[in-house]
Amino acid sequence: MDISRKERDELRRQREIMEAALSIFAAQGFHGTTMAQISESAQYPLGTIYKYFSSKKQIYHELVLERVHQLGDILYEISIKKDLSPTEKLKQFLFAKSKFYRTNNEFIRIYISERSTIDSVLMPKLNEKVNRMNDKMVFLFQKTFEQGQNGEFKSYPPREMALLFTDIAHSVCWSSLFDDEDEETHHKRLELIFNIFLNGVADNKTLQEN
Amino acid sequence: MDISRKERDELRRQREIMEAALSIFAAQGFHGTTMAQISESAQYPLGTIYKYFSSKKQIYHELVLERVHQLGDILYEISIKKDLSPTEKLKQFLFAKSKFYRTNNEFIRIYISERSTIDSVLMPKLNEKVNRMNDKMVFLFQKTFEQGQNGEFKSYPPREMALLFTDIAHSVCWSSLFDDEDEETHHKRLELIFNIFLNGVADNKTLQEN
Amino acid sequence: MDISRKERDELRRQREIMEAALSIFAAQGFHGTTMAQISESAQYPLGTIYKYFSSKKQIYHELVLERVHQLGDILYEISIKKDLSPTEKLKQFLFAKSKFYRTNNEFIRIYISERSTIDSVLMPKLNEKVNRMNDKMVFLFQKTFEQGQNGEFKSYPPREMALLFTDIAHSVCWSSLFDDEDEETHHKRLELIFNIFLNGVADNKTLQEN
Amino acid sequence: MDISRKERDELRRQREIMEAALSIFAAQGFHGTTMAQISESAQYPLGTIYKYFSSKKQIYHELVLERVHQLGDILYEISIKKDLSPTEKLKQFLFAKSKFYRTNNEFIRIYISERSTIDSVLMPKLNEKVNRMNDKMVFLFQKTFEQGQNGEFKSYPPREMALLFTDIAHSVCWSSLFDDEDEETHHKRLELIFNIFLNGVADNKTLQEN
DNA sequence: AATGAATGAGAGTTCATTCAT
DNA sequence: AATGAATGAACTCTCATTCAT
Repeated sequence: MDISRKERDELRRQREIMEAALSIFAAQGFHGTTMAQISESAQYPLGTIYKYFSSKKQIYHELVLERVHQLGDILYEISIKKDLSPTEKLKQFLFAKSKFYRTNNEFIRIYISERSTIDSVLMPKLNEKVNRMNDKMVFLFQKTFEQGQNGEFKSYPPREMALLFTDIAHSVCWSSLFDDEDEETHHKRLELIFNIFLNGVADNKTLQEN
Repeated sequence: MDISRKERDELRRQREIMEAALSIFAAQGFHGTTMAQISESAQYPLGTIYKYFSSKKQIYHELVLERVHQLGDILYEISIKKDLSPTEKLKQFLFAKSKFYRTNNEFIRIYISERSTIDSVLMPKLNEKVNRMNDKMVFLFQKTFEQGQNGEFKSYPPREMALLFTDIAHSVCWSSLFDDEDEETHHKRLELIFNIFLNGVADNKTLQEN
Repeated sequence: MDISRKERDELRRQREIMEAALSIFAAQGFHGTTMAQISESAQYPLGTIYKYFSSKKQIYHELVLERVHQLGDILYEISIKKDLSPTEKLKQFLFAKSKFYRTNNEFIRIYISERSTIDSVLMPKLNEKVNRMNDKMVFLFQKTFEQGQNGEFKSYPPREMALLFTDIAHSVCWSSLFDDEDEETHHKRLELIFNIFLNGVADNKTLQEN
Repeated sequence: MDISRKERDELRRQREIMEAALSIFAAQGFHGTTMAQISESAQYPLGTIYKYFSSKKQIYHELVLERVHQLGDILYEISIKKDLSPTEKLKQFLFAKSKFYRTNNEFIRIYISERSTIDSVLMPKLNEKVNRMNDKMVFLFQKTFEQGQNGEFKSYPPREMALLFTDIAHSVCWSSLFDDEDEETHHKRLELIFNIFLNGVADNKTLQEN
């Protein structure tokens, strides 16, 4: 299939360019990165890069969307596993997110760091898409909390729990990018955080009303 | 004292320049902001600005440090209140941080958004200082958890609880900048989050082993 | 004859490419037009276009020459009509030129507008050819004035009258491209201009010496 | 007066830049001219040029408007001379325009050559301004024809005569830029053209009805 | 023979910082 | 001391033409 090969080639090149761009974005930030650097690092001439991407912004745009969708897919796969209790699902969400962050270390760094400025000022459309994707992920969590509403979880509003879970998961995964913890230590840390999230910091013996 | 007046004047000018810069940074990002715009908005000649700040980066630098110290002071004041239980302190930490975020909305937005790139790539020194300040704040929390270790809080490692608390507080306060919640709704939300943090999401009746 | 068909095909393709180019040149100017646009509009692959024309400039070159020759032929046909008086010939020249301008509206616009720069700077050879063709047309007019020298026309130098007639004809035809006159109004205008050219603006009763 | 000197300096620089640009525009056309060339030729750094003109287009814009206004002023001065008959005014219009074209040879070349494309596609606003100025000049001529309506000129519509006069004047002046006529020959030619315009080419003895 | 992806020099423009006044 | 005009390196992006397939 000739067409198929051509398309495969195109995709491969796009990938290569995006990977090259990612490294430089991560090291120097969006504004600190020049198209010439991307061109050199990707080993593709400048003009060629503009065949695949209409602008520097667009490379960034694609980069972000691709990964965000990847993460979304991973979380979705967990959410539809039949044999997991809601609590177990939550735990898997957390570990999966952490793994994704650690695997895509470079991406996460640039993504988080440039997010608000770039997204809202330079790339409002990307911002919107990412927000939509985020909402979807929060929704997966929310559904999970709803599933566990009778018995497993307290009756806090599921949406609030989902938002908090999102934030906690993000924070923990994010900060792990800057520690040099080995895998095992990191896992223990995740377990701990998850337990705190489940049980709270308050001592059970005291009735916490606050 | 003539010198003192001169110094006061200098400080006032620095302040005015920083405030003007802040607004523009917040609206257009660090890279989207030109020194000429700052000069015009601050109503100070370009050359004068360079009398007070050695570069665009330095304005940003000072801006960040000042506010981070402000927040640090606020939290410190709470930490040394004699008549508060550890749990009450934590709650006040959370509410104070939220108030600070909402009051310094513009600053927080640019600070968060530009943080990793600018800090680590362009301004490693600033990054270090901020990290040190953050560590101090985490340490205040950690001390508070230690104070409540006998009776009030579970025996999770205080540092881990402090880090998690930091992240949760940040996340909740950050996301509130983008909602249009009125003050009351926001307060209720903070209370809820705080309760979840204390008590966990797991249903008490179930023995959570996980 | 196979070769003949091949040649006919080639000519047809050249024509199609030139027509497509013309439209875009007219709308966007020579420099504003890209070969890719011509390729797309002509529905011929880029490489194919370079089979028929060696450069963008050459397309323009051919385009101009072709039309200029067309106009030359038209005027020549009039000049050899046996049964027309010189004055009638002049009038037919004027009307024919006007019709040609209106029919080839797009061409005339780009031709005139880009003429001096492109011709003299970018395409000196084309410029020369066009000038030669123009000279031929002026010469047709000149001959006509010479034919009417005894009796019909004043004894002004025929060449001067021819040049003036050329300019007037051009100006009138050119400006009509930008009016929205209907055909009838336009014809009346041409008649009027022609009459002024014949009789002058000076009142006959006054002896005009000036 | 300090301000006045500053302003004079600014104007002088603008002038110098415009003159430098003019020469290069005339030699290489608008698109063939680079800002770097203008910068070098004007002996002003690139950044400085952008202090005075916001873009390459704007330099061109100013260049055209300035000269067009100059010509307008010259013609206006003639139109208000009290002691001239309409016919004499017309003649002075023609000679003044010719002198202006010859003095501003370079300008006229680029102006005419780039006019339609640049004006209508790239700089619609300039186009409009120039058209307005042209209309004003035509109007001066029209008024002059109206003044001579009783006795001096035939009763052709003054506006038509004005338009034709405009075109003839333009054509004659324009073509003189490419001849190497000396001043005297050129003057004679202008006289001749003017006479033809006044008296027509038709032989008086014949009653020209056409 | 026919194609259209690949190329890279070069365009216009910006802006942090300096320094002569 | 205070200023803001002057600077020019560096940026992103374009497109006529080529040539491997």
